[in-house]
Amino acid sequence: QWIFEKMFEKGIAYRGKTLSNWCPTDQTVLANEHVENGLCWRCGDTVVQKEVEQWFLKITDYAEKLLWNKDGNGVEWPKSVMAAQNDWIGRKQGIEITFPVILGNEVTPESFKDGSWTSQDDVLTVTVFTTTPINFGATFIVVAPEHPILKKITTPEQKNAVEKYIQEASEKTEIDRMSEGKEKTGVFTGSYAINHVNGEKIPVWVADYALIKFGTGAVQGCPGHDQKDFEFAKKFGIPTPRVIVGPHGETGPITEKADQVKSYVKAGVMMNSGFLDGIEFTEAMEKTKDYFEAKGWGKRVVTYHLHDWSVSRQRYWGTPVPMIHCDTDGMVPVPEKDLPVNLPYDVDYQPKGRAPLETNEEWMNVSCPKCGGPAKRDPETLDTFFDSAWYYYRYIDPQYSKGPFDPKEVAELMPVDIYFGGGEHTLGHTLYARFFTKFFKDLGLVDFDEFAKKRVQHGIVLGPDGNKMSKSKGNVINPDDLVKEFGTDAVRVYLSFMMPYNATGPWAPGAMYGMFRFLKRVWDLQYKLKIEDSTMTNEDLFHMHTAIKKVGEDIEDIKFNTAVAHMMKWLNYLESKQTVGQEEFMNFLIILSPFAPHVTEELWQLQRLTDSEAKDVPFVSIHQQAWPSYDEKLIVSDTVVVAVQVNGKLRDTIEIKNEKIKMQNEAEELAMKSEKLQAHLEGKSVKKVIYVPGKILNFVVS
RNA sequence: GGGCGAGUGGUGGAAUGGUAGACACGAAGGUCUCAAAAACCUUUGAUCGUAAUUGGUCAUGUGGGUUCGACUCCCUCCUCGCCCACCA
Repeated sequence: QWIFEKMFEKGIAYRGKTLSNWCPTDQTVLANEHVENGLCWRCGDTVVQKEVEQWFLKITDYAEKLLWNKDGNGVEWPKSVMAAQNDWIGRKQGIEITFPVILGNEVTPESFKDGSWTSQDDVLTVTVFTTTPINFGATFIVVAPEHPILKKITTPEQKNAVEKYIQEASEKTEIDRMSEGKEKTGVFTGSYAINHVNGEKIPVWVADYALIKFGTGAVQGCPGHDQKDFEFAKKFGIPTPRVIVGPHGETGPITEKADQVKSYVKAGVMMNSGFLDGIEFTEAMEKTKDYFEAKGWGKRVVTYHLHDWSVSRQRYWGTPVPMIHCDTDGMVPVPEKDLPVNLPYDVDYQPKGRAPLETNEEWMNVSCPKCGGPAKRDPETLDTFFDSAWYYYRYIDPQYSKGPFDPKEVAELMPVDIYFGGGEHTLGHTLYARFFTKFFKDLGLVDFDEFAKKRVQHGIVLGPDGNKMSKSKGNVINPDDLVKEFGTDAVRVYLSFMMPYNATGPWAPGAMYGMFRFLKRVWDLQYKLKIEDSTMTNEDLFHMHTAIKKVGEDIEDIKFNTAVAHMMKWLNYLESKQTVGQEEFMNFLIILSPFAPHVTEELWQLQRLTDSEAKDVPFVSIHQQAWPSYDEKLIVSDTVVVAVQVNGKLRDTIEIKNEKIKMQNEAEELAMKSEKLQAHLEGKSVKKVIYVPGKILNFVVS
């Protein structure tokens, strides 16, 4: 609530009225992110568009700061997340072009033709946004059904048809629009715009493929070079001229489909385009923008696909919006000393199209903090994503009472080192969380830009049939059943071992028993334990230190599957021995403990009881032990095996002493003794010998 | 339509320019047992046959390229998965 009030103070939180996603069952507004395929994410009802007044967060003010740059803003986040977020923010550089509109089919005023028209003139106008102003190819304009200009430009003859179309569009649900596919619909308004570049009259249509939420809610149709515009023009008999010569000289008439602009970006050249003829496409677009700006008919702009975050909910369960509405003073924040505003219990929870908190009169009626007169609380609650956008700051010191979080502690511990989670949070939660952090930075509360240094996304375990687990498909594996049969540790080891952390794949049921067997073998290791036997051979040391190193590194790299594999390898070695020393035993348990916490703890205590010296030492859990260290020197053996190749194909291996590892002639001398190598060199001449110390020796022959 | 990712034995996977298949699962054969289970041992990419204690050849979706050397890097195409989408 304190954060919300700061946002209100800075103009980031504001009350607005727009067309919003509305769930008829839950009787609440939904964010775009919470409409899944046109359905409410909670109840599955079909979402409709409804104009509602509500609270917004001006996340669009942070659009630029939320963009990821090429070096990932100095943090380590998955490329897929950065790409998806940038795409969602949708920064586009383009131009807004204002067209004069003449009502009906009047004769085109001369002033439009000779270019003396200026936007200051008292004429009707419609403004479109485009990234690629192919204006010599523009043959119509489409405005969204919700566009206010329609009231002004629709001619009396077309009034009924247009109004009917608008009405139908407003009743369409997201689902309707999608199930209708891409079939274009629309109605002529009866009016024309003047295409500045050639003085031609082009019809203005209303069509729902223009979306009020994007750009200016109006589009210029360039059907020769845009697929959607082409489909529309074709259906309604509008000309589809081509104005770009393709990279391979294509100039023929368009019959089947538009020539997509993107294929021309590199090589296309303008034609039938007046002053642009012969100019390369990209340059022509810039020249067109210059032209419109110079004439005062257009303005270069940057637009974003991102929209402000609709943040208030007409639900009971949530953080109350800490505002008071006063007839005299308007919206007044609840004074800081009265925070937090607690959620009242005595309310009617049932959705009735208004916020449930409103039903508690006693709670609702307060006096205005400014004038003391009668006022009402804001009855809405905040989207839960508001809370999850900053919880990790609070977790650092949940007892802190002087503000939402302790800036000192936060300075010490934040940003988060690794933030684990699912890909479903890419466009919601993690974007919001980044937004909050950037807001905190502007408030001077933190001095970093990104809340998490590293983001790691887990994969998804699919059902055995390869589909996402779902009750309706009956392919759900219940972990509880597996735990009952094999124990939690075996299930944990299985999940770690069977696939990379971030991989998605089906549950492979067969392998589960193997994990149980692995832990059973670990358990049996206790019978080989000899506390008093402290001597370790070089081989013992090699295996132990290798495992400690590899397992530690793999855990750091979130490669749990290979970490487990290394432990299995070490176990195989330990089993092959007559006895296992205490140091080996303890270290094995410690590095296994994150994966199998229960079995290892049990064995840890067992070895304590066996060790007469340790018996009297107070209980210390295995999970409180330091991670063992390793000695790099013990991992290197006295000799290394070098592969001997002929033309890159393995023919033999040689063993070379460590201290001679860098001496190519030593290696060559050794290799020449190989009969197998000689057999492959026979009758050929050696052109070159490539030696990679300690790895390969390659004879290039011909 | 756009973005991101993946394609390696019967299966899950390992190897990110240097000995492809680590580590497991499964399978086959064996030991033990009256028998089975469990456990343990051996074998396990394909293929050739001159049967090798260390044989040859072919193999990482397809076709090309770079390199002494490519699962790995570059280009073509194919298939699958996930996310976004009448985004002007």
